[in-house]
Amino acid sequence: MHDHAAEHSGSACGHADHESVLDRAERLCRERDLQFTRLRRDVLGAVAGQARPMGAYDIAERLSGSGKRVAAVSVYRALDFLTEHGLVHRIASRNAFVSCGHDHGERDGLLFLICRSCGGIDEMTSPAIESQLGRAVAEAGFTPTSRIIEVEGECGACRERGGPPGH
Amino acid sequence: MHDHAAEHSGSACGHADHESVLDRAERLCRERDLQFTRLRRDVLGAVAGQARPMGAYDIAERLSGSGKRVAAVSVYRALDFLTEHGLVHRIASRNAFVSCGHDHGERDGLLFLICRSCGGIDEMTSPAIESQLGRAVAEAGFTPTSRIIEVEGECGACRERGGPPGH
DNA sequence: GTGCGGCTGATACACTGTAACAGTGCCGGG
DNA sequence: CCCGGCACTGTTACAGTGTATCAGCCGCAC
Repeated sequence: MHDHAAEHSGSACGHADHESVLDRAERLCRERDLQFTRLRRDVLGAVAGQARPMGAYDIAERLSGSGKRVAAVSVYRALDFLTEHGLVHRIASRNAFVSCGHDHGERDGLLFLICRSCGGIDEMTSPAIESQLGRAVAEAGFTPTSRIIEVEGECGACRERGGPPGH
Repeated sequence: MHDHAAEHSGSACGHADHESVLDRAERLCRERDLQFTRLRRDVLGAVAGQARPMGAYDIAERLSGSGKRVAAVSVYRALDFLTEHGLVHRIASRNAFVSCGHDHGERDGLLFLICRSCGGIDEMTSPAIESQLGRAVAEAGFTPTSRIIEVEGECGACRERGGPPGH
């Protein structure tokens, strides 16, 4: 472990539990005077219930069980709200979404590790990378407003297991 | 300028010229014994002719002038070939493609600066970021195979100009 | 020539995302 | 109470992105 240690949430293997994510979201919305509606809660719940990123249509399908039908467009609107407030993150390389494992409600400075074997996502932050990135970008005369960093590979659990999971 | 200085190609304002990109591509394909076919050359030419990222359907439309029609699926196959050999890069956050401004033919270790005002793309590499990223990821027990870094913001030219370009 | 492999053309389809409009429920002002 | 505004949701339609599949073409080895 180094002093500049990066922090990571380890959601790739045993995702952050459902309840705490919803509770945190509800609290955050109360604090900011936002409407945490039924649909938004359901969408967040669906995303939080999966360790791997979910597509908007996957979410719509999952919420559409038992007579009630949820259109993809509604899911998109809920996802817009949730991403805007940092409750879920969009994985650009997959066109999919994951629930945020942090308590911050921030939208930036994050880094995603995507496992090719199990499909899981690990979310982390690294101040060291942030500062290097900020410096390199500034040298190019560029003023950043947002950034994405997504790394694909194999997570520790899958490598130890020596291949794709039985799972 | 620092000793670990990042290198960037500056394609955001006045893109790398058409000819040199095609010439380099042709040479690279000869060296590697790859087929640089008409379609692939045309697609690369279309992408290289633009400083901003192009969608596959934009490319198809541009190539479809004057009686001849190029289907999007053909463009996708050409783009697969070109990205596979590092001649063009995919911008995940835009679902679009840019021609590679470097001579390398590498596919990794790159960083893209996307200007919100002019839509231009600047491509750069930074060993410092690479090493920090490698270290942080390794600490998380993750074995990377590929990565994307995309930064959105305002390029130097647009900031000096003080807003969106008259273009 | 014949067969084989790589490239292209064409159609169809699945997935991702947005635009536009209508309906509903809440809430404050008259 | 009624009315209008506002935010949210439902619905339809459509644009954009990407893949699967089959068929034809062309060069090349046998």
